[in-house]
Amino acid sequence: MNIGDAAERSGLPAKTIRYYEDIRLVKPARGENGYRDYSSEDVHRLRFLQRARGLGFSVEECRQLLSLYADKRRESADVKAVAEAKLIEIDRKIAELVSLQKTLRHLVHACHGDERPDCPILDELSGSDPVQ
Amino acid sequence: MNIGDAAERSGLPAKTIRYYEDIRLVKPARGENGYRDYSSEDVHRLRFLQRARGLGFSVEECRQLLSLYADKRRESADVKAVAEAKLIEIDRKIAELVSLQKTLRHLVHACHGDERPDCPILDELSGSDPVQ
DNA sequence: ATGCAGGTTCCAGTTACTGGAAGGTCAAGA
DNA sequence: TCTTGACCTTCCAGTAACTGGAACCTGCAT
Repeated sequence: MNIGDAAERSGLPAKTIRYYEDIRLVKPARGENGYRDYSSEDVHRLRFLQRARGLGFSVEECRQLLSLYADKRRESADVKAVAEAKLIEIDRKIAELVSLQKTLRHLVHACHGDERPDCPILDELSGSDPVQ
Repeated sequence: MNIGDAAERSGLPAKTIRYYEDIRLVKPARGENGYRDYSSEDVHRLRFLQRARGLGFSVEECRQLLSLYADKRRESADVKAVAEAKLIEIDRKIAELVSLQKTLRHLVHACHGDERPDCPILDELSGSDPVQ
């Protein structure tokens, strides 16, 4: 199967699939013409990657998950550890964003947003006493 | 004032301050010896940048905010628009992360995490029927 | 024969820094 | 005076994960 079809079936852009080959996440066969030739195994792998990336795993984590997936003697504890670490990371990011959201929401509320120049948002950024 | 002091007072690493000069966010004077010489104006600008970046504004948005800040005839509506756009972006990111969090939490719960190889997390990634 | 879709490689750009090498400057102490 | 160490300079490369584009090749249909 050519890269275009693999792209369609995996939900990944062809560019990304080529990139994944560059960094050795997949290694499709090559036809006589030099075209990449994807097996359904390859496509399965690509779909795995697409889902794992979509769940927020980094490419290196995906590599790790793929190797666990391939290892028939893996321990589910190892997979769970990876997922738990990612979950903690996501929790942390959410907390951080929520804190920013709060501050920003506050500032946006405080700004009248009209044609006048005075603005609590700029005041805050420039280090005046914070808006209450 | 040398870059080390400017760094300390602004809360930004010296490396970052040099980078901000590269991309023309600040333009300190230079001493005879070639050292950068920061005025309190410059440091104020750096603190502004430090705070704005901390609030999640991109460097380009910071540039825009700085130019609004410098413009005495600005309209606060313009500032508010930038902040509101950022807020929407943050809202969106949070929603996305919360959705990931939910899925991942679900999967982590479903995985017994012991020495056995079977694992609902890998099942999900590999495209089996989702865990219920 | 020709056109076009789709394949190939390779290089550069994105964001916002960060690390490191090689070397210049300054102030203090022996 | 010399040296040492902290601090400064520039420049180059690397990070994460692609993405865009150029230049070129292949396959298929008209």
